[in-house]
Amino acid sequence: MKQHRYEQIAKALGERITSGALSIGDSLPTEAALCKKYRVSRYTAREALRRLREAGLITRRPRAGSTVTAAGTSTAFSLPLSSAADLFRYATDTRFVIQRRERIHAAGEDLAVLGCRRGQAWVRLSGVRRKPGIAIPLCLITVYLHESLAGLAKRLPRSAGAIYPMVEQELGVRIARIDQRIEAVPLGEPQAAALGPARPAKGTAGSAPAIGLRVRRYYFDSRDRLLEVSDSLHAATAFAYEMRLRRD
Amino acid sequence: MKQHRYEQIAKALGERITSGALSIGDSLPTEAALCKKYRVSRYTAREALRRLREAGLITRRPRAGSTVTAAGTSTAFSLPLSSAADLFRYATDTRFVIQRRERIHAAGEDLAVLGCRRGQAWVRLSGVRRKPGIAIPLCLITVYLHESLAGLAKRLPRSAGAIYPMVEQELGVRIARIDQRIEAVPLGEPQAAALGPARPAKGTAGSAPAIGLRVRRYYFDSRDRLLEVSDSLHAATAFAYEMRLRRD
DNA sequence: CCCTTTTAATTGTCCAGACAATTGTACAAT
DNA sequence: ATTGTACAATTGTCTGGACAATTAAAAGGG
Repeated sequence: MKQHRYEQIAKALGERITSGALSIGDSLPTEAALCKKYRVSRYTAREALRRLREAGLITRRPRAGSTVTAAGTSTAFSLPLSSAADLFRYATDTRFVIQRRERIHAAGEDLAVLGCRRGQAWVRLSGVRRKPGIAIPLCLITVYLHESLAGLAKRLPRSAGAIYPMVEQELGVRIARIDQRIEAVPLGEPQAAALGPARPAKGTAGSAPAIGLRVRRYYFDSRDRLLEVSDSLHAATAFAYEMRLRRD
Repeated sequence: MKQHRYEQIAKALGERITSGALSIGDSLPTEAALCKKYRVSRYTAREALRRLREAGLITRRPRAGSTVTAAGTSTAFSLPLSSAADLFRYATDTRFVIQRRERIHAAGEDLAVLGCRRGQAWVRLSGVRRKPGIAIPLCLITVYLHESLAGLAKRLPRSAGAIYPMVEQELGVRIARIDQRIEAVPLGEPQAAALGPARPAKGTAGSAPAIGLRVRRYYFDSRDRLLEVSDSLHAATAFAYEMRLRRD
């Protein structure tokens, strides 16, 4: 496993941040200093800093240099959202591993999530979302597809990226609106086990209340027909939901 | 407004995608082709493609080139005004009851929230947000104002509505961007007591883990200067965050 | 003391070139 | 028809240089 030069540098700097040697507000070495220290070209030093910025650890400004903005230890993953494009990109560099695939008729808990008429036919896909190379899944996820998408559901590979563009293509419609609902919920034992790495041991129930962040998304077409619902459950210790609102 | 070379190229390619001239699965010109066509170095061509990838429009693989992965859905969903207006409306029919008002220099926990340089001067207001006629506060809230707003902070009444319009008026600037971060956190004893109505009694510690939803908002002006930060803590049992993404 | 101007340090953009790593394609062999 | 192999197209990584744009900090003026 060859590690690239810029990865080594990014890793070294990242560890100085996560270990606390550099804390929030501190400055990192300038590009010129990194070039000299590691004997690399400016391209390589910039690439290392670029990765750190994309990881949300630092910000960079001309003349001010690179500044630590997050300790990195708190939440391992965050979902920066400023548009549906981000939603899509998040989905494309993670993979939806489908573990179950069923036809259902809305009832019980499913009905509560869907909010449709009782008995309406849907396809339910459940599984986890993974980031390649990382053992712990990012979240547990259940996707409901409208019965008119049963054909698509069958053809879906065991491991898929974003769903809603496929829905658009399948039906030839446009997703015109996405409603989101975010809430904090307690995690059950099996859920916590699936999402958490090592729980602090000592199975004395309730010692460390496992907390989750549940995100539900409802996808509507231009005539307000509900086509898809996704329900994902993240470990609160490893996930924060970020979004950006712009005003032009 | 000078537009950089790679921005021009990215824009040209992006328009071919959003206009439908290129659809999902189609290939973009290779880097070499772009270099030749636009008379630029490979650095510039790569930078253009990199932006498109970061925008979620394309994926790139060695030998396979650049492939369109998202159709016109690029800049589509965003909620520039509707949400800012909703944010405003939410704040105006509730009231921010200020309980403490201090000048601080960024350090410790404040620094972690602000993510600015250590020692920078801010004004911190803390209190609760209430809905008139309801006994239990909606949330605990801390607001940080940039030192240039110290005058405003002094004049604020004990009970105020939305803060950011006042910030805009005070400095004569426009809030151009609001970053939000939502996470689930465990509630401490005093916080749970302040937010919760009747806890299920029986103080047997840990029996009912109190869960909160923390929402942080960062308000930036058009030059990306951070002017205001709000940090609010809601009881999970009584609060869910809902939003709607539209596409015109 | 506060405000404006200048200066210089730092990142941002861009060029021209080199080699490495990956992988789709075509062709050969079974 | 399937499998394996060689080829070559394409992106990924990296060097060393140059100038532009931005802006924090210093210097100066009221």
